[in-house]
Amino acid sequence: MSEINSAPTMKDVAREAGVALGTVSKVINGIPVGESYRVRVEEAVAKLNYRVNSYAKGLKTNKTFTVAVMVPNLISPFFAKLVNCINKALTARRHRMLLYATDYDPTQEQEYVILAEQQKVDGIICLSYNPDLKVSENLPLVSIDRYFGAHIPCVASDNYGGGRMAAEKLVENGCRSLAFMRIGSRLTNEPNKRKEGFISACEAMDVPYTLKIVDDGTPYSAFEDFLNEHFHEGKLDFDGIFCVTDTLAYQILGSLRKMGVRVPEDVQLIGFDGVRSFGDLDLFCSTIVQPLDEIAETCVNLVLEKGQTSAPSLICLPVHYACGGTTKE
Amino acid sequence: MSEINSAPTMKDVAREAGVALGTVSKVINGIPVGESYRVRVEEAVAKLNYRVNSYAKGLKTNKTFTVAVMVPNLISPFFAKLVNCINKALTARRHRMLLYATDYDPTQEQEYVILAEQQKVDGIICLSYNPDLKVSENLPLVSIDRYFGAHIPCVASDNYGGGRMAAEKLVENGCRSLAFMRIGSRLTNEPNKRKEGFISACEAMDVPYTLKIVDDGTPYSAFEDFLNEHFHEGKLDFDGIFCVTDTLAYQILGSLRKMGVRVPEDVQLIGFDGVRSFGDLDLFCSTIVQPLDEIAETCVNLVLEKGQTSAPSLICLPVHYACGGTTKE
DNA sequence: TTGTATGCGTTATCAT
DNA sequence: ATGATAACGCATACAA
Repeated sequence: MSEINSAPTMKDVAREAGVALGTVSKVINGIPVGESYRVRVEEAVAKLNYRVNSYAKGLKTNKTFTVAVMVPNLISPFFAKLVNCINKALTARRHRMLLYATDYDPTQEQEYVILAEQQKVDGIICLSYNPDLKVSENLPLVSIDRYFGAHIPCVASDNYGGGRMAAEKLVENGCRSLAFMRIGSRLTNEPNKRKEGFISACEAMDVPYTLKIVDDGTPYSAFEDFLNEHFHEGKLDFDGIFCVTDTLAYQILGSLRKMGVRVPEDVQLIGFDGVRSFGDLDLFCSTIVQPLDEIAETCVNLVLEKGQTSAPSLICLPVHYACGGTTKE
Repeated sequence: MSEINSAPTMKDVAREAGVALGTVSKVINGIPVGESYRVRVEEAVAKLNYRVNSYAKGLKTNKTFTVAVMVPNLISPFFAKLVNCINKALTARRHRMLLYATDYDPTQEQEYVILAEQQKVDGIICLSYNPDLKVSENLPLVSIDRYFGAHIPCVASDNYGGGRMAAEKLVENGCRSLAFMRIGSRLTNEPNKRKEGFISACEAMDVPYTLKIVDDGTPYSAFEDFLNEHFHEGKLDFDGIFCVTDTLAYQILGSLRKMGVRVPEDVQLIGFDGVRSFGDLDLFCSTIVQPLDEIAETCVNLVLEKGQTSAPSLICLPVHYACGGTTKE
């Protein structure tokens, strides 16, 4: 009898089926063998409930069918949905996903990369806040939203175009004076281009604008102060606001309501991301929607095909506008 | 020289340091060796940027320091936050997380279990909708919210207590007639006890109640119909509503507003879960909050300690009430 | 204390 | 077409 209380191996299957080890391997991997042999092996596999040991296989083939995905957290609905999409894309390609949540900590990010290297993953997809992340040269890496250099492909939304789109949409809806609000990392990353696109559109249309930009960690009250400074005789100095994320837009919306400013009648508001309540119900605000499915698909394609093709260093995918009730249309 | 373009192995480190293979292994695993040897090995490791190959290690030790986590998706903020908490708990125990999103599909769930078995994970934590999921006997499994039987530990909130708490809170806040609304799986799972707790409390307090219970897949309009049926002369038949999830409560809230019913003045509303907008901003409604951190911690402890201790088959963790503006307090 | 040899479960290269 | 055998990288029992 075979070992009790231990998973069966190919050897057990071979013995059970009365064939050689190599034959079992061939059947498992779909390599043609004699019909009668194939049947006997398949029966033995079913009888013993045999499962291939991925660790032994990975050791031999140097291919693990596993990709590491690194994001700050899953609390933020944007990250959560992104990971969900990546998971779907990986599953479709028959790959497993190893998930690391970094909590924005560069030290943890670096540690996770080392873990991924040990785990011999086939590649890493990351949304990193570590400006000088070190990754082994021969491990395929794809970055989301952060440009590391020409050697590492970066996938992002068309943030610049989205910024332009927001400004244009507000003006199209009748706004005469705009404001841009942003809280975020001071690191140069792709989302920072939202501001540049916004400004460029404002200047092209010759529309006046005000900026309120603060670093991560600044208390939200800074924005309430800003709103109050621009609030005179029951009116705001601007009638259109573009917020760098839906999160901020949602908070601003709360402040405006408290101030008695009507949205979208008195001021119109556009956010960025396209986040929905409970994942798939309504939008929190009018917004520029990021194409998460396409971003995920692109990342997975790049990370799995790296080396086989020379990838572009930056891919920007098209965004679109969606009315979520905080604009006139 | 060692092989170019290929990750260094222990053998390379041994050669570089001028020591034997076994010595390198000992240094790597913290087993005491002569001081001078240790230093030389550490230098070689640093120089070659050596990383232990987890696949070779796992093959040898039969321990992979990896746990598979299986949930329906990450779109739902409840699942996303749960996975986030489990990830933190696993990281604290120096384990990796393999993530599977099943999309509620029993077939996929079964396939993922097979994948996990192949991957030789140290255990599986799952929130499953497959009533007859088959898992290899010797693979530790912990279930969330679904009781599979005495041999598989199940971790859940105190759903029954939460249901009672909701009814009691509504009555405490002045409600005289209650309604319970639920959409969900017909499978017997722990969350279904919310209804039982609710009813038990209503009967203990001698408060009349109405139930509206539909299966997953029923269009939401069924609830609007229900509300309209109980809407006479601008008033609802009940002044307190308990919804089985925050998601449903949020939708009901929208319907009530459309009907011109004021919340919480005319009717008070309590949901379940404790979901917050954008993960950590405000509650969508007054709610019974599930202790996700504790649930995650408990699952991880159970799955990693399985076999060492005889685990209880059902663990219910305490919930608490939080006012989110849809109740008077 | 350090070095050597064997085997984990698989794949792949050989003879047969 | 099938069966025996040598690696893959590491841990460990055993010998030095």
